[in-house]
Amino acid sequence: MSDKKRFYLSTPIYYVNDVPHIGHAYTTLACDVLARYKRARGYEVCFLTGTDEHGQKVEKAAQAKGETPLELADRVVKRFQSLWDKLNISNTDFIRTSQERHKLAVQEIFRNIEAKGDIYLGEYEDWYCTPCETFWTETNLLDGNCPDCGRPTDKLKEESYFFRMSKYQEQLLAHIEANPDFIQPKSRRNEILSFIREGLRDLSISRTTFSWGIPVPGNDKHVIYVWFDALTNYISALGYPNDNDGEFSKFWPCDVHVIGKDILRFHTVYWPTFLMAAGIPLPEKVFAHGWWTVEGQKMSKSLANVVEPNMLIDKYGVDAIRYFLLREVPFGLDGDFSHTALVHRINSDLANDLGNLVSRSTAMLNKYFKGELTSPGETIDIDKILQDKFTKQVKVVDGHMEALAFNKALQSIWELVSAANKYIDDSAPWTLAKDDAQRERLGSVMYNLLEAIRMIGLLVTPFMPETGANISKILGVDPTDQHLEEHDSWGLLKPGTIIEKATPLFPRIETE
RNA sequence: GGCGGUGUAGCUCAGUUGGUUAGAGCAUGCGGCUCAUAUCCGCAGUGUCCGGAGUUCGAAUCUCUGCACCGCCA
Repeated sequence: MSDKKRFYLSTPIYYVNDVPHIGHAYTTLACDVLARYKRARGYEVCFLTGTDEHGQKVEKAAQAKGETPLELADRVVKRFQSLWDKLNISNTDFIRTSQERHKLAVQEIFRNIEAKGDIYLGEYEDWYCTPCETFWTETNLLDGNCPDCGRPTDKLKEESYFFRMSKYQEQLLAHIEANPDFIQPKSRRNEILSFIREGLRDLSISRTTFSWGIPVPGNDKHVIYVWFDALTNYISALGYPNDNDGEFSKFWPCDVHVIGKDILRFHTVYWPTFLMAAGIPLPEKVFAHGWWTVEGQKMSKSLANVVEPNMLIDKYGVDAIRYFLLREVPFGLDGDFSHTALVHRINSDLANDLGNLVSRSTAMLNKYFKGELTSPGETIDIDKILQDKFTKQVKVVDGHMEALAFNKALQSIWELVSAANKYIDDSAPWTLAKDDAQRERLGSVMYNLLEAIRMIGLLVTPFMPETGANISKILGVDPTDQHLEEHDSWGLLKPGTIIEKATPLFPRIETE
C-alpha cells in the first residue's frame, strides 16, 4: 500500500429496459463532478458506472423484438455510453452485468454466503399474474388483480433460494447508528432506520420463471435474483473475488455509492447485509439524491415529458446543462426542470456574471496594455481583500464538495465571480487609464483581475470542463493541468503573458 | 392506520445551544458606472416566522394542540 490518496465512487448500474433520461444523466453527472474534483485534489479515482442487463423484463422485451437479450442490451448500452461521452463523463470503468467478470463475482459471493449457511432453499409464495409472468405481493394488488395489466392473479408457490437477511438486522442497525454519515441525506437515514426496526425478513434471491440471468451455482433451474446480481457490480468491477491487479484491495471499501432515492433500500439494507454475510467491509457512504419534475409535473412516459438529455446538450451546450443541473437544486432534494429556469441560469449566471467578467477583463487588458500582463505593483487594501476572499473561499468550496453540496459549492464560486465584478467597479480601470501616473496601478488591477479569473476557472473546471479549459487557454495556462493543490494560491499568472480579447464564453439566449 | 419530516419576504430557501431593528439569492423599484455579451456595481423595501394555547424576563427557535402539505412503511 502506497500512501497515495484514493477515492472510489459509483453510479447505480442502469437498467437496459429503459433509455437514458435526465435522471440517469443527473446521477452520472454528479459523480463525474465529484470524480473530477477529487482528481484535482490529487486523488487516484475509480469512477464506476455501467448497466444492469438481466431479468424478465429485458428477456421479454428482447423476445418481442425478435432479438436476444444480449443484442438488446448491446444496443441500449451504446446509447448510454454515447450520452456519457457527450456529457463529458470521466468514468474509469463501465461494468455490464452480462460480462464474465461479473458473473464470476456474483456466483462466488453466492457460494460464499451459502457456505456460511446464510442461503437456504425454501418456498416463495405470492400472487402470480400468468400473462405477465410476474409475482406480486398482496399489498401491491389492485382489487386482487395484477397492477400492471389488471387481470386476475393466482396464489402460487415457487421454489426459491433465500438469504438470511433477518439474521443481520441488529448488526445493520448498529452499523447505521454508529456511522451517522453512512446514509445521506439524514431524512433518508431515518426512513431506513425505521424500516429496519420494523423487522427484516429473509429475502428471496432466486427465480425459476425466466432464464436471462446468472444461474445459481449448482442448480441451473434457478437464476439469481436481480438485486443480488446487480449490487455485486460494485465489487465485480474491482475484480472480486480475485485481487490479481490489486484493484480490490486498493479501492474497496467504496467511498460513496451515489443513487436515486428510489433504490435506497436496496443499497442500505440488502447490499450491506449481503456484504456482512460475505465478510466484506461495507461502503463508507450511500448518498440518495432527489428526483426531477419537468415544468412542475412528474416525469412519465404517458405524459411524454421525459427530458431527452442529448437534445438539451445540442441546444444549450454541455457545460450549461452540467451547471444548471447541479446549481439549481440542493443535491438530495427534488427539483424542477423548467425551460425558463434553465435560460435564466444560463443568461444571468453564465453569460452575464461569469462570461461578461471574462469579456470585460480581457477587453480592458487589450485596450490598455495591448493584451500584455504586467507585473503587479504595490498591493493596496482592496487588492488584499480580494485575495483573502479567494484564498478563504477555496476552502469553503472544498467543504461543500466533501459534503456533496454541489449547489453550495457553485454558489460559493459565484460569490467570487461577484467579488471580481465588484473589484472592477471599485478600482475603475477606465479612470486609471486616463492618468499616465496611474499606469502601474492600472497594471496591478488588471493582473489581480485576470488572476481572479484564473482561480475561478480552476474551481469551475470539475463542473464545466470545457469552460475551465477555455479559460485556461484564454489566460495562456496549461489546460490539462488543473490540479488544485498546486494552483489554488494567489499570484501564479506569469507577467508578460499575452492575453487576447476573449470571445463570449456563453452567448445570451434571447427569449421572445 | 404506524413512524418521520415540512410549513419563514412575490418565488426558492437559511436561521447554530431560545436573547438586541428576522436573513440570502432571484424577481420588483430607484440610483451609479461605461471596460464589457444592453452587461456590471450600489441602495430600498415589503414578512400575523401556518392557527391556537403554554413555559420564560424574553420563542421563528422549547412543550401541547389544531390545520395543510410531503416522505417511508403497512
